[in-house]
Amino acid sequence: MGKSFRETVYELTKLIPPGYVATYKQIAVKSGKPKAARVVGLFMKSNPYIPQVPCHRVVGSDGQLTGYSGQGGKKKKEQLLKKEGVVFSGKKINLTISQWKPL
DNA sequence: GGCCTGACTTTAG
DNA sequence: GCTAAAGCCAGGC
Repeated sequence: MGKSFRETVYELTKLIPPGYVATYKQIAVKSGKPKAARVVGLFMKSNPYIPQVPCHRVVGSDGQLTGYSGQGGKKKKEQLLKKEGVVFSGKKINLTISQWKPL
């Protein structure tokens, strides 16, 4: 395969539509490495494709914002997602409604 | 090639 | 609900 794991992760992340989110685990599984959720996080922080890759639409397995290296940090990330239409249940995202389901 | 780090997840206490 | 520990894997030095 020509594509590295890294490229695959970014490709998947780019597919997340506004108003929806995906978990690190989800991206990891979809990219072929179910155990590489951590690496996915590392790629997000080292995201060289901003703003093409919406790394803010990737959250923890429970819909919780685990981190954000962008401007404003997690706080801003939350507001940004809300603005896009993502439904929050307190401090976490309501995955039942807003989790992205790739076809 | 080896060691350390980390935007994760899960299980156990 | 929280902290601790282990499993996993790519990137950087």
